[in-house]
Amino acid sequence: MIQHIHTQIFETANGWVVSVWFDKGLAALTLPQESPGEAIYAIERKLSSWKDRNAFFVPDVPAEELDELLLHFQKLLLDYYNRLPVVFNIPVDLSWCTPFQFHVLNAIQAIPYGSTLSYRQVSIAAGYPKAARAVGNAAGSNLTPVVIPCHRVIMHNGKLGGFSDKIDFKKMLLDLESSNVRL
DNA sequence: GAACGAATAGGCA
DNA sequence: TGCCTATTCGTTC
Repeated sequence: MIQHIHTQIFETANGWVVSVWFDKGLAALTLPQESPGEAIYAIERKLSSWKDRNAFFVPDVPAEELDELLLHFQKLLLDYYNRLPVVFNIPVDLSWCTPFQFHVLNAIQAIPYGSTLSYRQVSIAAGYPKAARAVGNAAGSNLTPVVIPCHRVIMHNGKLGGFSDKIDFKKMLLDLESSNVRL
């Protein structure tokens, strides 16, 4: 049962993003969109797949009512898109996912900024050594891209693999992270 | 119970 | 490299 819903919409260096928060933490996040309207459309698409939670709406919350956590997150995300090596130490609501998805997403969240893992390596880290393909499915169900860095999971041969929202986003995020990492 | 992927490994040209 | 096939596995319908 959802008791509180908060939403944020703001502009980053790469475009407009919307985040949705439930009591347990960040529930969904969009990738940067060209306009506020497109960002809202993107978040609605994500939330429409939230089948366990049918009746809910997305209210607008004035900026002054956002609590510290939301402001903290906004700063982190702005820094991230300004190419700073950000660690998203915020609570994420994963109550929607299956045990397998939970383990996989946790393994992915542990991947450091600027580095990558293969789907197979993630499957091993999550405790399911042969489930590389299923890892792809779980990654695709992730509602909080960037915070749970599913873009850091690529194919074992170095190719990018797939991505829910256009593969261009995956490439863009990896480029963004690699651009400030010293070798 | 069958079909579907954001996969992988091995084989062959 | 590139393409093909068999194998694998959680999720969804």
